[in-house]
Amino acid sequence: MAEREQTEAEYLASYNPRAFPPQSVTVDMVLLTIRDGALSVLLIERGGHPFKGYWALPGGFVGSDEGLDEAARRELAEETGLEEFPGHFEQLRTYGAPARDPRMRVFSVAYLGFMPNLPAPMAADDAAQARWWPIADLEVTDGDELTYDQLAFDHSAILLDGLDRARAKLEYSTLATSFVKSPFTISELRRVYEAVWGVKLHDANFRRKVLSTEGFVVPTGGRKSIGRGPGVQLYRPGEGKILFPPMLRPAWDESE
Amino acid sequence: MAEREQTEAEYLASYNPRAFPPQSVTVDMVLLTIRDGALSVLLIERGGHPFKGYWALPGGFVGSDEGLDEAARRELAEETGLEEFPGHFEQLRTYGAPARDPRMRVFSVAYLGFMPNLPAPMAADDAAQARWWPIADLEVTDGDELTYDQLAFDHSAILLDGLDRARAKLEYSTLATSFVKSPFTISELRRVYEAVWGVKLHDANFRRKVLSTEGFVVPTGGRKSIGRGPGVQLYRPGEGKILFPPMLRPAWDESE
DNA sequence: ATAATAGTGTCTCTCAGACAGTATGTG
DNA sequence: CACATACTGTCTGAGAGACACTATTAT
Repeated sequence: MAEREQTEAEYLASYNPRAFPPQSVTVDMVLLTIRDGALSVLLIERGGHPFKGYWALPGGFVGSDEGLDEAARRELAEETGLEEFPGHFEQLRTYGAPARDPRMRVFSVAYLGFMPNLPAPMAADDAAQARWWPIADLEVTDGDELTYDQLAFDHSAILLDGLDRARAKLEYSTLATSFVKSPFTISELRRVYEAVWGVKLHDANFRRKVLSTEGFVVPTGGRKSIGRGPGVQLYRPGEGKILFPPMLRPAWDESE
Repeated sequence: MAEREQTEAEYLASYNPRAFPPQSVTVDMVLLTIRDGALSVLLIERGGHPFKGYWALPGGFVGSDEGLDEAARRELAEETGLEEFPGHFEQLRTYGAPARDPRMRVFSVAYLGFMPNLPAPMAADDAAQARWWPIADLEVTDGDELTYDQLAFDHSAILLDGLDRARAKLEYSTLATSFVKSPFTISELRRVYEAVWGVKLHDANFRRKVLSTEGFVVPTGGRKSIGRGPGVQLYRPGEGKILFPPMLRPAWDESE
């Protein structure tokens, strides 16, 4: 007897998605800001299993009718307590080693976010506490401080990838402005670069570079009085997104 | 009666992964090469539902005990028919719009690969045919040619993201060498840039840039005779991975 | 010889690094 | 006043764009 070829509708009706082993997808955030001149990452202390008591990147499962960016935006709103996320975020990369989560096969789509240092609620949604950790403190290996390898899951690797991406992004984009509240001074913007890159930049040359790059910053006309020195010219972010020629990072440590 | 706190082992034993709606993860490849001077992408014609008869990026489901890079490497081996993939590949980004696959919730982790133009078997593993499509042919919107919007799923968006990434990568990395068979001439390397960027480069300045960048190319000492012109010096890829200062792309079309 | 491509040399302009120096406020 | 920070100006050297020119070989 002749078999009629199956239509797409028939194929879909007979398709059984439960035939595959269960897998799940989460969104995890590397959320960076600058507090007291130090580049810092938001971590939460896990209140439940697995990795109970460990510090981890904030994140959660992707809802069944939710896109990835949408899930990231929801996580950001929950973590910062703000409806609209006041900064920049972008997808970082996806992690899917078979045993990275002991519960089941879980793929994590990591996102990278930059935001200014807001005195915001920063309410953790569940019982776990949330706090900003200076990156420099995570790099010490002695003492009883938190270090990279004490993070839950593979979050230390995700954090390191996020830091690499953030450092590279400042070179060829204007995203440094998303680390500061607007309006800001040129020196505040310079301190963003210094905090993220961990270097000292030459004040005069930095100023010339920023002001000569069209679309990077726009003067607001306002001035701000600060101790020790004259009033300071204020700026807001410009329309430009890419920085060309790029800002050059001194002491080239791209060795790894 | 006092409830004892649950241990992680107990938690995992009681964890039911089937409590969540089924989701799945695939790996899709944007595999690029240069054929007859034209940047080209490998596409397969789908032999089964869904999107039967449409052209699509090669890819497949991630095995339950398989990492993401591992799955990409397996796909590359299947598509090229070569055990070891002769080029470069890296993760591009992940796509997870809720309705991007009509069967179920499928997340696609896209990879980007560069390889030289090999007269390799290129055996499609299943019944579908596989072939290289010149990118320029996909950009025409009139006629009955294949165009971007005739690709299956959201593969046109993935392809466009891959092209963007490839074009950017050539600026600040030495990865152009993974598009050519070694040994190669400086002019062959220049034609890689010209094909990927779609521009003409100035021969003398390109040569100076490549040869003055330490670690980009290494002379093999060999020469190659070619019609119309003198013998040509041959090179192989150097150890350097990043290109600093970057190769500058003329006619800045990064507007989008 | 002619055409075509490989390869060298040089001028100019842009821009980053370095540094001197001025202005203006606070202790 | 001393000092710290904001801001301006200038010199220099590296490197990219443009172009002229030579070398070599197939037709």
